[in-house]
Amino acid sequence: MAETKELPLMEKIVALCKRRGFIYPSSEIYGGINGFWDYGPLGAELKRNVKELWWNTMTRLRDDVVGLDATIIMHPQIWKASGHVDTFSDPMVDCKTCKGRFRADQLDEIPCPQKPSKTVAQCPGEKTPPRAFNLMFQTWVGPVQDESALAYLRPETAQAIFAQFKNVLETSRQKVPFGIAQIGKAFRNEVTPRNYTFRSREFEQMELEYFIRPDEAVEAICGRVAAVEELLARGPLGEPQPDWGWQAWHKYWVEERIRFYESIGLPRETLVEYWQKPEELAHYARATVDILFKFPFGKRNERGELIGEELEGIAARSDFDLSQHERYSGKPMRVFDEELRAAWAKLDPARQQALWQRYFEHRKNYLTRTARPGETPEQIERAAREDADAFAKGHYIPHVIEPSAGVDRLVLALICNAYAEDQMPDEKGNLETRVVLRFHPRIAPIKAAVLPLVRNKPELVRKAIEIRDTLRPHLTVFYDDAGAIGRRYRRQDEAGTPFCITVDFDTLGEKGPELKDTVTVRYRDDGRQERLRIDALLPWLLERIR
RNA sequence: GCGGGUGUGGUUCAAUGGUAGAACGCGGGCUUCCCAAGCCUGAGACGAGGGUUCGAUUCCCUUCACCCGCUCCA
Repeated sequence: MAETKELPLMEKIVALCKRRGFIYPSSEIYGGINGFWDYGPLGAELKRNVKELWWNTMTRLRDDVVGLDATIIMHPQIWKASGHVDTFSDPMVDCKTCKGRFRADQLDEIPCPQKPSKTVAQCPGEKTPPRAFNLMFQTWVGPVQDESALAYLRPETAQAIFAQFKNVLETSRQKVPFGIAQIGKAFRNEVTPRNYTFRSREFEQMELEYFIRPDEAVEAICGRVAAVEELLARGPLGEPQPDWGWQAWHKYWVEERIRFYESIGLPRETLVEYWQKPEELAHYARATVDILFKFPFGKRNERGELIGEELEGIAARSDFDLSQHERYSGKPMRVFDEELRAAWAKLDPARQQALWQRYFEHRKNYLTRTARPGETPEQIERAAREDADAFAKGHYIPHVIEPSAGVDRLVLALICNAYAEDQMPDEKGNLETRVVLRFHPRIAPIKAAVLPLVRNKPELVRKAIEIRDTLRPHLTVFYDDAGAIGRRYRRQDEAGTPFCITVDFDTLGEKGPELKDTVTVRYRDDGRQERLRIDALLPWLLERIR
């Protein structure tokens, strides 16, 4: 229709989410609160489905991953060890003249945006005093609000996994390589929450920490570390192998995670596998792959194509995190690897010496980078030598691969991907624009709607309610008898319900006994209809929503 | 945090210094009704606070939220 102005795609999606009960602004009756969003009835179902599929895929369907559900508030030392206290709280200075903001410790290095020949410190523009920008939410544990009670809401779920690593290892009967998975809330006081729910201040993460042997241990045990280039040249990696080093494991998890996204309905062409450049890597990372989704609001390249925004980061973090916690807590994070000890004994001395040396260099490098004030090179050297000696006896701190995904941005990606407008004929056969969410049935908030053709016919209503009650224990069904049948179909189209089950007069046997106790199943995507026996419905549906 | 823009039923919009309209949606009713039909009927809004004014949804200020651009993004 020419008279209705066409809204930008993202605005249409936001309006639909509000209209249908996927996403609302938090605290909306008080004007909302920046960076916080609530999930309505359909959004809550969608999000639960996503989390459940992740949990099943990552833990229950695997032998080598177990779950954890840790607290949001933890000992503040955890955030010192992880580096968040330092890196999350840079004092910043604003220039009132040029409106720029600069890290207070870099004023002597950064060129002034208006006069690049001078540094910010030399520029005469009026500056604010340095102000702390701590991206971690703070609170106090206990009633006394003083420094000693200060605590943080976790800015990521990962650290809880590291902090509980030893407990899980001892109680789960797992051996390296194995993983610990967790889903939970995290909080970041983002400077600028943007793009709907994409960057929120309260959000949910799905994180796996997958612990692997150091490459030196793999080499000692298997004689070599599989060359990733050769593996990849042969195609997908397939099942994990004992001779995989960190690079093969890293690539394995990238492949697994992309497969997961495809399995819940994100086509491969909407995803981008982005390998971070060396200068982009965080301090702890050896390599990081971001899996990007081409959100409608995303940035575009010079050809105008969407380049994607991050859904998940898969980082190879070496043994940095566990080492940090070992140093800060004083509790050993080493594991004992019987295979390593046995294999080590059979190595010839030259090989032993070479592996010892490499492990020693790796540890020395880490200890040097994270040295505390006052630590001497001799002390570091001694500590690294102890680590290497322990390694030769089968002890090491596991390395880790971390696939870390944001639930909320994934839900948003699924909605954006599912949103479609197409043409459906109305009762007169004229084509009309229809809005439909083409969710994969696995994640659809409502799997099936049960609809009596008319509601003023008690037999139809009774039959429909019966069907609803039969299906309800097994899948989310929605019963609706209000208004014309076509209207109810369209409602379900906007909710993304893949199947509508219509109870009509044929169901009652009015057109003959052969149709008695059959219903119409209508497909969301093309409006196609099929007749099915009522007693065949449940298995038919279950097969299609798995 | 800076600059610009926008705030009117659930959604998308309109008008107005003096009783706020529409479309769609939503509730109820009628219709043996398979793709947003029709008829009847009902509920529902000026983001919040302050100021100017006899009177403010409208003008002014503050604030909050959203959008765009910067900035930030472990």
